[in-house]
Amino acid sequence: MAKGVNKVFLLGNVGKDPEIRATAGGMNVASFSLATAERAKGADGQWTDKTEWHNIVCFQRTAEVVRDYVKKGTQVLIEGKIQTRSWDDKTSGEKKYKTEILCNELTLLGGGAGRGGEGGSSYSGGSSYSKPAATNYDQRTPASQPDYADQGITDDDIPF
Amino acid sequence: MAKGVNKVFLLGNVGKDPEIRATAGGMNVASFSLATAERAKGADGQWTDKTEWHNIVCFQRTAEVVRDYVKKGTQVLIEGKIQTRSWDDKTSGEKKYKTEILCNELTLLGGGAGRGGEGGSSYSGGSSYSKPAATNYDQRTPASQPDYADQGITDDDIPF
Amino acid sequence: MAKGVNKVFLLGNVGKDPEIRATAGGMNVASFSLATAERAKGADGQWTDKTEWHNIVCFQRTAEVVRDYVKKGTQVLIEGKIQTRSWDDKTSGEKKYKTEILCNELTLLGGGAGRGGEGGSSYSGGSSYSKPAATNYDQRTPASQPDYADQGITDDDIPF
Amino acid sequence: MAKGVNKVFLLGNVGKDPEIRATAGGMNVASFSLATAERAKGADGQWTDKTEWHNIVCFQRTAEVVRDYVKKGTQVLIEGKIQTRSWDDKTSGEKKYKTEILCNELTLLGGGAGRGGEGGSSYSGGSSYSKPAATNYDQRTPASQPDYADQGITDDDIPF
DNA sequence: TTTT
DNA sequence: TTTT
Repeated sequence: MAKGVNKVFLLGNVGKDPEIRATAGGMNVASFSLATAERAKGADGQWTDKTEWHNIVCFQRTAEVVRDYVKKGTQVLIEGKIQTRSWDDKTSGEKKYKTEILCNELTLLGGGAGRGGEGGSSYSGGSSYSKPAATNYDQRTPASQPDYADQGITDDDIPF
Repeated sequence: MAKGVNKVFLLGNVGKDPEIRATAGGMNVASFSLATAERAKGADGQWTDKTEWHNIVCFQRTAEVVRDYVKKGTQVLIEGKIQTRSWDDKTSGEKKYKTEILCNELTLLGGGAGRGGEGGSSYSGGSSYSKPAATNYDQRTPASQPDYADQGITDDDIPF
Repeated sequence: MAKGVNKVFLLGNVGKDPEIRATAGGMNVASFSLATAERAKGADGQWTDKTEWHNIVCFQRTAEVVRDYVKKGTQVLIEGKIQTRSWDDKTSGEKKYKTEILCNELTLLGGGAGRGGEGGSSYSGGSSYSKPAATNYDQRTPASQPDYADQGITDDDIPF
Repeated sequence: MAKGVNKVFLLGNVGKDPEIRATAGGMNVASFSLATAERAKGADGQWTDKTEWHNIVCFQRTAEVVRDYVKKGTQVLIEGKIQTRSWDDKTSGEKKYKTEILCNELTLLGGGAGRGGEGGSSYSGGSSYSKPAATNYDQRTPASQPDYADQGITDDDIPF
């Protein structure tokens, strides 16, 4: 049977503190937006930074790592796959689409405002930060994960 | 200045014959949908194929390769980056989003219904196909590419 | 402690029929060389094909897929990681190195001389080849895999 | 003619201060070793860190970035390709191999002992480091780069 | 909408 | 909404 490849690597900074939820089945889910910046030469020949925003979704153990270590500003490296969900908007009746990156592996990189349990969104530095390790959390996407409907999850339960 | 990584690898089959257009500035643009299939175990424990569809956009020389060699069914390997465009829908006034893969490199893989200039969507095989080469087209995304407005392109000109 | 990323993607053709062995612990191991070709412009300005050869090692279920479906000429897509082993050459006493790609995922692509049970190393084509599927075998590298010595494997048992 | 894919992503820390050289043709070349660590479960069931070392080679502008910003301990993300060179050892007459990663893109990540012009190999921290940016240097491998012999480079000139 |  |  034909199989393909659907693989994404993103390195960027988290835009807001992540949202943590649990599915009806008790699986942890974390979601956050990630900014990847690139230098791009505009039509006027000037170099500017262009930021692309991505919707990241993490599951299970990776979701717990996100809950415990990832904050607004944290720099992370994401490996995952692309998934686009579609639904009919209840108000307008229009078809809507949302593209998300389902994260398989998350590597924490030192830096940014976030990182660790300082209890706030700003990082004050210090010697405890002198050797910022990269820590890599590997989590295969759960096989049944895209099939939220089958798990009896209501709209409000859908974690992203 | 902060820079990030935004990289995608997709291997799959083209869903329909590509659309080829040119920008007001004369740059060739090709767009097509790509299906990446994966085996996924459903909530019922059964293995099924789950297909994800991606909107691919190619520029310049890669767009010409697409025009000449890619058809419905062609199997390709894509390297690119994710970009989400947003706009306000003129009818409903709602914010809409479209996520696309801007292709940097395209590798043709032998197989599928498409491939080559037979003038149709079905491939009849033959000796000329006995050693289906992978051919790799490398095309850096043009720096000014996301900035369609600056090029005086009207809505109808926007090729994707 | 710090963790990193060590990830490789290779698309190419298999150079010779793979070697299949088993470790003392009964784990299947397959090894083969893979050629990745690229068009390179030489110092004389001429375009030539430059071929790079890689040593691929597959384990467990992926090794069985290699045994059953991969031959000289088969086109495959490999995802894996780089590992360099070193040893002291018994004859010369010199330090030697061998770099290998430990394969996590192998995707069979239609094409090349190999593919499937024709019982020989040359592929004769025909209608049986009209729809070459890509099939993707996912195999996480076994955690204990690099530690051959611990498994009581002698030199001659080492499968690569 | 067939073309392939040969792509590597490495995230790790630089083992020693890089070596900087220039080819006979005046091209800057930087080389350094990079450690990628991974948590691996040993045969005894214990989790230990396993470090893999890679030989990285950078060219032109990327080599200059390495010269100016990369030191022992710097954490970097590398995108490149694998190349194995072979030669006959003059003393022993044996065939020798060296596998290197030719770097196309280098992203500096905040952290580690290195980073920036503090004039030493140890990092003393401080407020100037409070927001370690990731900076990404893109450098296509020069087309003529593998062909050292054609450039009249002697053995001692070979920069890696 | 692809592919097997 | 991030980061520099």
